[in-house]
Amino acid sequence: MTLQPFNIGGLSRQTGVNIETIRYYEKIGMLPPPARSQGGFRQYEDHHIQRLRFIRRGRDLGFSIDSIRALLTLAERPDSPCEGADQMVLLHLDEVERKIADLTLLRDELRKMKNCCGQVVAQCQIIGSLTAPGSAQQDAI
Amino acid sequence: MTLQPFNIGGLSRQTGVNIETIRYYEKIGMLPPPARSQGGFRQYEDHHIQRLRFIRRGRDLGFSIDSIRALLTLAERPDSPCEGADQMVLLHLDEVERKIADLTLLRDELRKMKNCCGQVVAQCQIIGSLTAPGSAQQDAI
DNA sequence: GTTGACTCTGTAGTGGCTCCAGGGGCCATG
DNA sequence: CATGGCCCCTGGAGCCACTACAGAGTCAAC
Ligand SMILES: [Zn+2]
Ligand SMILES: [Zn+2]
Ligand SMILES: [Zn+2]
Ligand SMILES: [Zn+2]
Repeated sequence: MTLQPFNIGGLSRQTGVNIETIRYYEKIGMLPPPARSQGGFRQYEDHHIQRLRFIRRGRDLGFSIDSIRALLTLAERPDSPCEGADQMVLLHLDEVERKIADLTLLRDELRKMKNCCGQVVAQCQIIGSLTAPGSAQQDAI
Repeated sequence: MTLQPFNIGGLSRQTGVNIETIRYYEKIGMLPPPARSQGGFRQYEDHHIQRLRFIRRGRDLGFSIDSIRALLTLAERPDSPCEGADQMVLLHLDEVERKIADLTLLRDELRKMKNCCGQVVAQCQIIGSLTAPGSAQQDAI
């Protein structure tokens, strides 16, 4: 536990979050504005580390800033029910699973395309499958 | 083959590409500027359809605009070798495979998290795992 | 000649940062 | 006291690939 407040560089080092990103989080209201030194430097304390790590962890799990905002609000009310958080995880899991499915289809298409070895463009499978209809992915409208 | 030129709406309908997107592609030099009617309406011809479909297929396969630009340049020179295209497909395939791997890890994390059913925030596994990564212990934020 | 669908330009917004210019603060050394 | 070097400040622009307006003009049918 640090007793002395520290500058933005210290917070950056302790969390691995870019300085510019920290200022950005403050600007959009994700991090509470810290006290300032006489010269105008931001002075952070330990609770800022906790909050920033929470945000970071959420981002690493792919949650949007808005979702993390909601999770933070929830986390600040320990006595409230946590259905909201459950919902958000389930929704996000769905989203991730859909994204994996989409990318897997894409990967298969690309694997089919990659069997062109050193021809001329006129006979190239890759250029051909982009030019001719039906070879690439189906219309997803 | 259409003999008469058509407006941007027609091009949009024939390709499934948003009108605003078509204008955007022209602005960034992906689509050649078409002729104009007396009133200033864009007048497209069949080769615009071909080119726009090429772009669309490339985007559906996840290629960046710049990659597609390069592929288009290549496609316009039927006699040149196609190694460049091969390279791009391989690179992109790598990228997609890495993305799938990342998302799969994410998915597994989220699946581990989702087993919290109707507790209070103070005991919530989800909030806990965001607060203290690696363990289910909770701390004030 | 009036309606109504279509199109035009230009600008701004999205998410989540990241980078930069041009200045000020802070501490140690000479 | 001055200087150097590092840290920090603000405000704004840039990234990607679109998307969404506002406000004006065009065109064909009736
Ligand atoms: Zn999500
Ligand atoms: Zn080839
Ligand atoms: Zn790629
Ligand atoms: Zn819970």
